[in-house]
Amino acid sequence: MHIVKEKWPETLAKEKVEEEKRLPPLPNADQYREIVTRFSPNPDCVLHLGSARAIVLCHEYARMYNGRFILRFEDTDPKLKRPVLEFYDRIREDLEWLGCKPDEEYIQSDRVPIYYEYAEKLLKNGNAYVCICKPQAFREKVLAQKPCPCRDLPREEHLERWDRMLKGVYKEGEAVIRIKTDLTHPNPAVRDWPALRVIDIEKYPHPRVGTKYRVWPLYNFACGLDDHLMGITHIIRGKEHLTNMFRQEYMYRHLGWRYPEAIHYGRLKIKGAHLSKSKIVQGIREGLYKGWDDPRLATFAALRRRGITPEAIKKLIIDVGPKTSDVVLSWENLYAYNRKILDPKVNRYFFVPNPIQLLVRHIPRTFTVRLRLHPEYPERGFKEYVVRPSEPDGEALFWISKMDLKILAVGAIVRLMEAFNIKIERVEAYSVEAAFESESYEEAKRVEAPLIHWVPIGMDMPCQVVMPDGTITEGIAEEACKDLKPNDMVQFERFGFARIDAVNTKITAYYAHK
RNA sequence: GCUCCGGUAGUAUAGCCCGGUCAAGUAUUCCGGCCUUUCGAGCCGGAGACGCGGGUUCAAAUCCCGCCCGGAGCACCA
Repeated sequence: MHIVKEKWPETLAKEKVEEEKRLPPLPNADQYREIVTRFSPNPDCVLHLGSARAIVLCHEYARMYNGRFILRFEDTDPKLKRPVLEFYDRIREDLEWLGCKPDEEYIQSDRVPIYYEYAEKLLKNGNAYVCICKPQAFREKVLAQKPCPCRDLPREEHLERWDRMLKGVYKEGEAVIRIKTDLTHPNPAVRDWPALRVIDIEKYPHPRVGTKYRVWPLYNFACGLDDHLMGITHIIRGKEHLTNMFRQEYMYRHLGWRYPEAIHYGRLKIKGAHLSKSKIVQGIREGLYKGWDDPRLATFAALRRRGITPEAIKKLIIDVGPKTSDVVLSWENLYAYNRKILDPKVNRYFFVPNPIQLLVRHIPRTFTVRLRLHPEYPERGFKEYVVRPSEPDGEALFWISKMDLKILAVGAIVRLMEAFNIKIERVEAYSVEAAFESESYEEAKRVEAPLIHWVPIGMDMPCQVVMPDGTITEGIAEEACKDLKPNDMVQFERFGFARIDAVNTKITAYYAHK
């Protein structure tokens, strides 16, 4: 070894184990005393894979720099994107499950007075104004790069109007506070953007604070203020927010603040999954999906039920990184990570989907078959099944899967895993007959006999597996499965990984992947 | 339409800022082999990509221009 080290050090270097993929460094991280990131969902739906990018990136960066990760509920629209009480908790649970527990939490509907305070300040400084133009009229003006009639009114007038907003003199749609920007900005969408508006609070009470406030801040106002007020150093969000950054920068200038570093990553989609909140909500309402954890959904709840581990999701997101281009993930990527995590950890069982009966004759003796829970970890123990052939023909009955019918031609030799080899004599749609052929594995190997799994009839229990497309695969599991508990993960050999959902006289499992 | 982004194998990603060591690395996928009583894991081998066209240069995935394609924003939503 010494000699190798001296003479060919480079050959040793090459053997270095592949290192974990890491996130690229955060821009200007050294300019901040502490890195602070935030995840800011609207609690109007459960979280899904599409949110994973924001969550994992924010959390991971905070950890990487020993910083803080903040959860901020952005629930300032009681009308169009109405928050729903149950989702606050569901989001907290999802975050915890993902291993991205926030260090701090804020709810914007608790912070309305703060927003009012800054609204007034901006009004007083002449950096904002109360606009009572009809939306259409305002749009025409701003498109022509002209100020609307309200913009240049004296500050006192705006303060009075603000008071009228608060008192409910102005009804919904009649007044809005705008932040002054550059009316000649090339993008009309950033010109004098709206910051707060009046909501008909009798009609649309807020689920948390009811009718307490009739003036609610809009996204750019609340978010812009909070990012500074909470000391966020790095904003990591989807690129749909890019123009919002330009809008908010005007407000930061008015307030004399420095805008945080911002990373706008691209959209994340996964092939074949609906990642739109509205589609998910609609599907639930119409009864198309059975719940938030319907296996057809890519919600965290559904992934959890299927046995996709949070670690796999994290790895996937870190692997994708924070780049600005959109990505269309394939499930295989996620499955591959999950499989690597699960394979060594979970025990293995025989599950026979779509069972058919197998009769084996001429079994010469009683076999005691021991099936290890995991072939690489014998210390975990084993299950034992006694195959006792009946007199006088040495017959025994097994369940085998219809899926193996394709390799069961008359005359073929197959091996019942861990037991013995048989020769197929008759094949029908729902039953197969065979004769004992030989015992040793070496013999099976010599004739290249396929290995199939089996369950002895009588030492079985019914089992149904809910597949990712929502269909159910009925089958029979080996008796040892009765000791499984909900949430256990298993590998059903030659079938796939699954999460045990319920165990009674029958097992229900959710399929994860192959 | 306007204002912005982006385009490396089936998928995802590294490299692009600061041209050469990139006849392009990694993971996954697929195919073969070994091993193993799974169609799993592991090990070995193989397949597979710089959107297109020009230009600059001794040299371009990397710089410049044009085109094509994809995406986002253009709400009194977040």
